[in-house]
Amino acid sequence: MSPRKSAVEARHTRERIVARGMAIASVDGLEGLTIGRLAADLGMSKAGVLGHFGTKQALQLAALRAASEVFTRTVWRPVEHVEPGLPRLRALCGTWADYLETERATFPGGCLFTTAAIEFDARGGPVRDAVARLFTAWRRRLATEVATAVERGDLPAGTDPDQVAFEVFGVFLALNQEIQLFGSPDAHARTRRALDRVLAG
Amino acid sequence: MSPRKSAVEARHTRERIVARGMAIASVDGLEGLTIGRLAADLGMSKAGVLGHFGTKQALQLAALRAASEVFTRTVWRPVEHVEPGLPRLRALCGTWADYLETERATFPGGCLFTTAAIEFDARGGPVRDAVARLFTAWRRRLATEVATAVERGDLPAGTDPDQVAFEVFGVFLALNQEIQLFGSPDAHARTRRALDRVLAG
DNA sequence: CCTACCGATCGGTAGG
DNA sequence: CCTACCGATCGGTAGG
Repeated sequence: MSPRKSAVEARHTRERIVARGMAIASVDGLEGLTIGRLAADLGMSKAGVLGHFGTKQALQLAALRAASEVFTRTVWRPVEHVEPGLPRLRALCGTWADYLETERATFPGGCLFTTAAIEFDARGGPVRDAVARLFTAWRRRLATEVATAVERGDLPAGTDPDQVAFEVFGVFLALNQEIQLFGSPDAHARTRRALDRVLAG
Repeated sequence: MSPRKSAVEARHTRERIVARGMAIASVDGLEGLTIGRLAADLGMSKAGVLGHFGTKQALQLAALRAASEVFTRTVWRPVEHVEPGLPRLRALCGTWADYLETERATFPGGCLFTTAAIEFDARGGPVRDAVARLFTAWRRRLATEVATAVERGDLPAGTDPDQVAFEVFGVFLALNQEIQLFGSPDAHARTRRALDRVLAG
């Protein structure tokens, strides 16, 4: 029987739980992320797992938050200092595509946001709200980048930033499906060509 | 207590179960489609529901098959006799967009295929295979239509049909998300503009 | 972080 | 198509 742990040990345990939780949720959804499964995978008791969060919903929200930190670190941070506008937009499309391919250790079932969005889009509640907020924020980020590109003259005057953001999103939803459902090897080539068309000057 | 029913009555009951099942699965996923929930909604016993299918998996497959019949009836049948190539492609994009908006009584949680694809894309088994088959068949349908459009000179020579099919799919994935997650009123306008760009001659 | 437990629900079966 | 039941698992709690 494990005694109570120090604060740093407890924090480390919490991180292990959340990391495993992201992987499970990526495959089986945030509802399929059960406390018993998590406990078994980690060799802990259910109460030991739940004690870190209190409720399943809090665990789901913790997994979402952690996933958004992975996304920010992997997709946004590397391009943060690239020149705003079209250069940064193209750069983040690159890191975004890599993220879908590379983060498979973290998200073996594909992007957790996409999974969570579909899973909760017809429901209410804090989880749905958190997912919607994350998507909205990223869409806004894209639209802002497009707007800058237009101001700089890298995209035609009169381009609708929200329209381009919508279309870019569609390409990445298709890429995610191509990878996850079809395992298609030319998914990235298709994505690049589609983006070239959407972001054509 | 209900006695055994005649064959036609039994068939009617089965159809009621499947119809309700599609609606539930559209919101809560094919795993969230539980036998107890279905029985409660229909005022039946669990054994009465399950007797029509044998296993939950068979019920899931029945819901998918019924959904594909709805899709065919709503999206494909109305355009079946339109001139092949770009005219039919544009026409089916129209019925497809309408389907996402109109079939909300049948699929209150949005297109069942999109939900099922995300839910099962990281697993194996017959349900995943059925979903993948449906998507593949529809993608092939789109690509064939594009190829015909190229032959007829409605799209530029050298156009890659699979590339266009990929991009069209992306637009509709984005439309589904726009409707379900954001409830955006200009989703259809965005879709039309995106398709105009993808299908530009 | 553990053991021990709670009521509810899961998919499914036996038997009529 | 029903009642009655099965073992397994769910989220969560009490108490240490």
